[in-house]
Amino acid sequence: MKKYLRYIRSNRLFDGFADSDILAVLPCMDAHISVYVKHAPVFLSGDEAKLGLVLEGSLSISQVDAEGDVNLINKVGRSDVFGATFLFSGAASNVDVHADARSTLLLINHERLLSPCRSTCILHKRLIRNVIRTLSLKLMEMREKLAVVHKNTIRSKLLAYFGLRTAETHANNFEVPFTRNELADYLGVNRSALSRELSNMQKAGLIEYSGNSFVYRKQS
Amino acid sequence: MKKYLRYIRSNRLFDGFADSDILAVLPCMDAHISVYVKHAPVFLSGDEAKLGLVLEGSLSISQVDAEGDVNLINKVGRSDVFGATFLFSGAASNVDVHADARSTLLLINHERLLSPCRSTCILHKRLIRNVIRTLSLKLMEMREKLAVVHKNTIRSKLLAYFGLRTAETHANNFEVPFTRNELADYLGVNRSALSRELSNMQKAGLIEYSGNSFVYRKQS
DNA sequence: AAATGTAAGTTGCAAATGCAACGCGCGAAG
DNA sequence: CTTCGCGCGTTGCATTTGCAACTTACATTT
Repeated sequence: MKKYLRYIRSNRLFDGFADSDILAVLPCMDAHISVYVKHAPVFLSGDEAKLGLVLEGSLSISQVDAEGDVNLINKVGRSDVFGATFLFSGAASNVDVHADARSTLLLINHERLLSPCRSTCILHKRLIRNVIRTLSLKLMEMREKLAVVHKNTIRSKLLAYFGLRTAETHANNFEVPFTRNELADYLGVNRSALSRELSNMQKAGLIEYSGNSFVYRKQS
Repeated sequence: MKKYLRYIRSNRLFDGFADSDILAVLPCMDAHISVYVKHAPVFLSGDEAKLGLVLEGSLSISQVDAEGDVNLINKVGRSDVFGATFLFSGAASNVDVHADARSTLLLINHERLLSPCRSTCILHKRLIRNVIRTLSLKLMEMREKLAVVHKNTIRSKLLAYFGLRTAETHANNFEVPFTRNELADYLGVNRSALSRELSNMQKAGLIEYSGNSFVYRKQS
C-alpha cells in the first residue's frame, strides 16, 4: 500500500490529510488493492458500482445503448476516483467501466467511507467535505462535457473540446487521450466524418495535428 | 415560512427530518424567502452561485455559448433544489438560472448548510448524507441527459427522451414541460427540424401528440 | 518474407438536418 | 374590432453527416 501512497495523497479526496492520516483511515474503509487485466470489466451497467481510485493504468467510463452505439463518457487515470457518482444514490450503475490496460485499483467500501470506524472527528469532517467537493466538481465536468456534445456540428464540437483542453493547461498544444475511434464516441459522431472534419480544419488553418498531438490557437 | 413547509419537507434534502427539525435547522442556515419575477435572473454564469429550493414557480438552468446557442440543461420546479452543483466546488457558476414565471425561492447559505450551528449531531449527519445523495442523483440525471443528447439523429434523441419520461411514470402518456423551442434547446437540435421529425414520427405511428401531451408505447 | 490485425485517412452517395422564409391560430394590448 | 407578438407547423434548399467501402501505415505473429 505504501508504494502507492503518493498517488492516493494527490487525490482531492484526501486534501488536508497527512500520510499518517491516510494510512490510518484506509483500513477503516476496507480499502484493498485489486489488479484488472486489459479490457476487463470493473463493473457494468446494472451492477452495484464500486468506488475506487486508480493507482496504475486507466479506465474507460462508457454507456452502450440498445443499438450498440458507444457513449464514451470519459477516461480516468492515475490518482482519479471512479464510481463516486453512485455513492449513496442507492441505485445500480448506469455505466460500464473497463480497464483500458492492465490497471491497479484501490477499492474502497463506500458504506464505510462516510463513517470510518476510528478516525477522529476532524478527519472525518474533512473527508466528508472532500467527498462533496469531488461530487460537485464531477457535476461541473459533466456540464462542460454536455456543452461540447450539445453543439450541432462536428467542427463546433471539436472547437469546444479543444477550448476546454487548452483552457486547462493555458497552452496551445495538448495531447488527446483518445484514439480516433474513442474521440468519435466521446463526441457522439461518426469516426470517418470526424477524420474528414479534422482534415478540413487543418486545411483551413484552424488547427495543426499529428497523431494525438494538437495545436489550437484560440482566436478571441 | 410555515405555509411552505410541505414543499420543503418533500425534498430529499430533508429526508428523515420531522417538521420541527426542519424549522429548527432552517434559521441556522440563514434560510430566507425571495421572490423573482418572470424572466428575472437568479444567478448567471461567472457569478457566485446560490443554493436554494423552489417553493413556487419554476427555473430554467441553461448555458449560452459564444454563438448565442442555448443549451437548456433542465427545468426545476416546486420542491426541487438548485445550485447544489456548486456547493463547495469553490468555482463560479457555469450556468445561467432564470425564473420562467414569478417564482418563490428558499435561499440557503451553503457554507452553513454543512455545519448548522445548533443542530444535534444526528440531524447534521442525516443532512450530510442527504446532500451527498442529492449530488449523486443529479450526476445520474446528467448522465441520462447526456445519453439522450449523445444520440445522433433527432428521432433517436426523441425516442431516448420519451423512454426516460415513460420509465419515470410507468405510463404511456406524459406531458413535456417545454415549449417546442425549449425542447429543441434541450435536445440540441433545430426547432423546425424537430417539428418536422415529430410530424414524421406521428405519421409513422410511433407516437401521438397534441400540444405537449404525448403518447409513446415503447416497443420492446 | 508473408500473413494478419488494427488504427486511421479518403471518398461517393444517400439521408438527416440546419436555415430561412412563410402561414396560421391565438391571446394580449391598444 | 384590430393589431401585434408569439408559438409552432410547413417547406425548399444547401450543408453536414452517417455509412460503407477502400487504402495506407504500422506492428505482431508465423
